[in-house]
Amino acid sequence: MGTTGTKGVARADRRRQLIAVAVAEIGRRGYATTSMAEIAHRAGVSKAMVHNIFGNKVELARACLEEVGPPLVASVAAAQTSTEAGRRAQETFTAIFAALVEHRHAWALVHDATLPQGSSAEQAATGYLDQLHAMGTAGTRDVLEAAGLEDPLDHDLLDHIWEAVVATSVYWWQEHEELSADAMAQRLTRLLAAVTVRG
Amino acid sequence: MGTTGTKGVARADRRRQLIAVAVAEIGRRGYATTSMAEIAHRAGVSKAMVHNIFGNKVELARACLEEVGPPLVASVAAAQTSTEAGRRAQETFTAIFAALVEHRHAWALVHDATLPQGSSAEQAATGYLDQLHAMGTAGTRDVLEAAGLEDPLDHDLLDHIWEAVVATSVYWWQEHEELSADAMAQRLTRLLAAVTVRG
DNA sequence: ACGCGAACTGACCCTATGGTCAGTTACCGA
DNA sequence: TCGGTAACTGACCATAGGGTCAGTTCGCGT
Repeated sequence: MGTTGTKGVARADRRRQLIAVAVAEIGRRGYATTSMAEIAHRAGVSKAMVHNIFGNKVELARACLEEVGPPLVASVAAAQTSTEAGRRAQETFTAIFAALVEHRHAWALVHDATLPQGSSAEQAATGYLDQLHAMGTAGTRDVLEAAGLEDPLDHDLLDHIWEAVVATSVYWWQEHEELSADAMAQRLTRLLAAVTVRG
Repeated sequence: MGTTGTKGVARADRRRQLIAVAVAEIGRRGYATTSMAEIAHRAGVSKAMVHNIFGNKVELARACLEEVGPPLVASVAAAQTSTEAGRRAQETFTAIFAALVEHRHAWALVHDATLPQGSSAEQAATGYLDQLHAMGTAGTRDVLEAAGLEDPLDHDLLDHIWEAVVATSVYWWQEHEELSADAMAQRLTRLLAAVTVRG
């Protein structure tokens, strides 16, 4: 008995474990700079095993995205109930941070710019991104209409900015793990109010 | 006479040309996914020539940063004169976009997350980033004090958000090259006002 | 005119990494 | 207990990309 041969772990279990490892690693360091060998090593498995299960690197990334994307989108969607823009912003924050308690790297994954262009992984990421984008758009529309702005470019830019604010908050949160999701949502709301105070 | 031999371009000129090409390419696609061969090809020169001038890839990136960082920092610093927060934001926008007319990729370069950790290029980027950060910090402090917020974490988060807003605007601008720097600054100011309108 | 130094390249090496495959081991049902 | 199947690996291949070097060509000062 050497190091070869089965270890008695069911394929489905191994798959889940590898996805968990890959989500953390790709989320933290990005797709391009994360190697198959490293993921395999962290899971205590050979590189060949990873290829056996996922086929190739892109499919691994896609599996990670499909693991992490739906709950994220679902949580944010569930928060889009309040009609008043300010309140909705706050509820969206709360939902996003709550959704990311399980997978703090989900946001980074969906936003990973190093995913190979045109790959199925990038398409999956873009898909989730589009859904999040559409929800953000619904929120910013109210703000612009209230201010009497109708230029579609204004709309587009504000959407991007909104997403950047959320993204930045999520990344910042990753570096302050001691803060709870709720505390983060409150902090964001407080800051938004502070900026809004002076006219 | 084959393809070898000098082409009569002075070393300093070739260096400038290569930096120009590299700034554009690395700024657009990122350090990690841009190859030496591609930069060389775009400049109509062999890969060996690039190595001859810059030594290695990291030093190339550093040269790009030193080309592009100082004018960016200087322009933004020059705008930090107005004391009123609202006005300063606008002037900072104007200054940043004006500074990037020449090097639209400067911001992306300084923010490139794929620069090798610990490399001289990353240190240079961090240096410029710190300077920009410090200036942004001076601006956000007023806003927080006015709102009676003293938590240093609030301060830190707002700094990050401010930077993200600027970065996003710059990236967005790169995809709308038809807009002038002045138009961009005006648009940002308009949006900021729109968000600020409702209390 | 001529030679020397600067500019420049093709061909090469090395490493990292994605990917493949024949073969090994353990689990499990009959 | 024993054979079949699923899990698993070591050793291998291919390619891309950073980096090196001997050697070629041109411009320029004398």
